[in-house]
Amino acid sequence: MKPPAKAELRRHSIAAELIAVLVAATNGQPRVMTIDSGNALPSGPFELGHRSLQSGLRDWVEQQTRHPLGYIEQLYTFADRDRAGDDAHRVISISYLALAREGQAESADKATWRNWYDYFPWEDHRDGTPPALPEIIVPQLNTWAKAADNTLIRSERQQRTAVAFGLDGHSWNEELVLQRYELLYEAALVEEAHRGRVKNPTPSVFGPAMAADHRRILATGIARLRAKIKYRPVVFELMPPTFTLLQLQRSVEALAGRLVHKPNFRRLVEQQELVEETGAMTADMRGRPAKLFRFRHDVLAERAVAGTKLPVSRA
Amino acid sequence: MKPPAKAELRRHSIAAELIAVLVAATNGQPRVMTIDSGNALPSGPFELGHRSLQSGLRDWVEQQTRHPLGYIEQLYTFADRDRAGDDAHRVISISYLALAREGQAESADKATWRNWYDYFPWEDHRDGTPPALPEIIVPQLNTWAKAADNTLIRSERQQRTAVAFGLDGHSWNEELVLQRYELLYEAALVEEAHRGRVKNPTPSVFGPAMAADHRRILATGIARLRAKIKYRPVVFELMPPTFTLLQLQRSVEALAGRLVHKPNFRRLVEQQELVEETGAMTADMRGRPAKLFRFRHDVLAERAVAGTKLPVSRA
DNA sequence: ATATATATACTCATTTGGAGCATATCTCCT
DNA sequence: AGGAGATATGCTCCAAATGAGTATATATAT
Repeated sequence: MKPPAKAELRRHSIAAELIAVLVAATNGQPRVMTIDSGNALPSGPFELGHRSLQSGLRDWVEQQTRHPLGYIEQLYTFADRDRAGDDAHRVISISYLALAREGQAESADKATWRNWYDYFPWEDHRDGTPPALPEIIVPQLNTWAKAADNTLIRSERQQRTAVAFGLDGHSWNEELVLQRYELLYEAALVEEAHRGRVKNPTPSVFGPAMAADHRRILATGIARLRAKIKYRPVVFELMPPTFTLLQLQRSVEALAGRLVHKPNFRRLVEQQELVEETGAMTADMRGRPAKLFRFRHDVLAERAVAGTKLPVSRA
Repeated sequence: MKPPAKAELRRHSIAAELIAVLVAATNGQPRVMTIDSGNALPSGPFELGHRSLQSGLRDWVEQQTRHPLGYIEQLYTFADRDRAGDDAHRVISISYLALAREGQAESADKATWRNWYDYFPWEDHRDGTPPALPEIIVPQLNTWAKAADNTLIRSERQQRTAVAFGLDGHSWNEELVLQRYELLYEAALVEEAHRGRVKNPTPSVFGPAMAADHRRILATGIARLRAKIKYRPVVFELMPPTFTLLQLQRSVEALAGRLVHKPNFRRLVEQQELVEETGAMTADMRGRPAKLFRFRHDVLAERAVAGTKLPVSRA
């Protein structure tokens, strides 16, 4: 079979949308760029004038947020009919993960940086397991699991819940952000599962919904970033030119949503030769002044795609 | 900024194409499904009638190859204008990696399974480094690198070549399939770089071109699969229901393009409890009969997305 | 019988990864 | 002035994972 002719291709035309999960890490908190008062991610249609998907994305984000993009990586392409929102005009959503340092310049469209745990309160385990997990979320998921009429579906739901939320024997895996969100969606605990129906008046424990499936895309981005910081030195895209090892550690912890062992973190960073001293020290800090480091940009060339791992302990 | 209205979205309509890298492993060789006498990957337009991207892909592949798809995972979405082929009517290509067991049923469209090393001869290191690498490919890349007028570009080209092909100090990394292909493309050593111009009459060392950018997509799929077999038990999607440990090892080696240490391979497979004995033994083989195993499907549920690693040694 | 090919088991050294302890040097508060 | 609290930095210890080698068992082919 030959590729279809041009005329035939056009007949199947469909709109394509570009969506960005733009992440920063500021003062030890993970941040995500939103528009529309925190209700949506920056996005816009892919147009014939765009040179490439990436440049189209840059255009839209910089126009909507006046914030430049640094590192960019493709996340996923969605086209689910049932999740699109109200009616079914077909749109393909091509999502990207973008990393940057938080700047000022919030502009039109009510572009604002938000703490991403506003949208996923159950994902932040830096101060231990959030109380809402054992007290509210897990019980409600269990109720949902037991509500299945079929024994098979019931045990499958319980199995998935246990793996995703680290129950009976399983340990918490911070990378399963998307699986957890999908479970909450299936269990209709999250507001966007009721789209079109009753508006849930209690945002509290489950966080606020976002437009269309933007919260799912955000979950995808967080999951990808949490996985990636372990084997690629992407954190440095989020750091200022010069930083202390503790600041670096705090950024990693912010993204991972869990604490790491300080001595081991330092050991790994130094033995991997990811950073070099600037010679300067911090001042105006509370404790003992710390050495300032900068990222060794040449390692990007040297090891390039190869393995460069930062620790995020598993227990 | 609100999401654009429906009418506005339609104005930016663009065609979307689904492309599959369908992989099997047969008799210790990696196989890829092609159509048009090995000239293209199975593909077809995404249509309004398709329930989802995945189901659209299944429809096209099964229609073109009469071969059912098993495991499916999204690879990447392309829209580069310059790589599209001849003229510039805009198409978005959404590519997938699919795994299956090689079946009979080759049908219309000249659908055939091919050894993927036909297209990437330099990627098979199971019998040691292919002679063409040091003798032809690397020298030609060095010539290309030196031909840059700018010193910076020159050293950047040499650096990239060294990392990708494991030269001076760097070791061969089997995952860098795409980087290697891209270098060969940039250096115009690969036929498709001459598209529209002179047809290179010597396919030999650099393998044959494919339609449009299908060879690049194949490289993307191989790279993804080589990375994935190390931390997810996907090889089993390619195995028959029952197999010996050596057959399993040969499949891993076929995909990775390098040999693994047999005792260590067995140790890992067994201690991870990925397989269980069937009780039966092989017959009709040359050496000592081997136990037959089957994959323990419950580990997919248990550990799900968690880490399950198969070894492909690094040295 | 012997060569050859495969299966299977075991050992050893090194590296990696998680966790704890000890000490040093600041600021801030009383 | 002195102590509390916070941060920085260095070192040790142990257990698990990993890479590599060796030895033995059981089949087929000639």
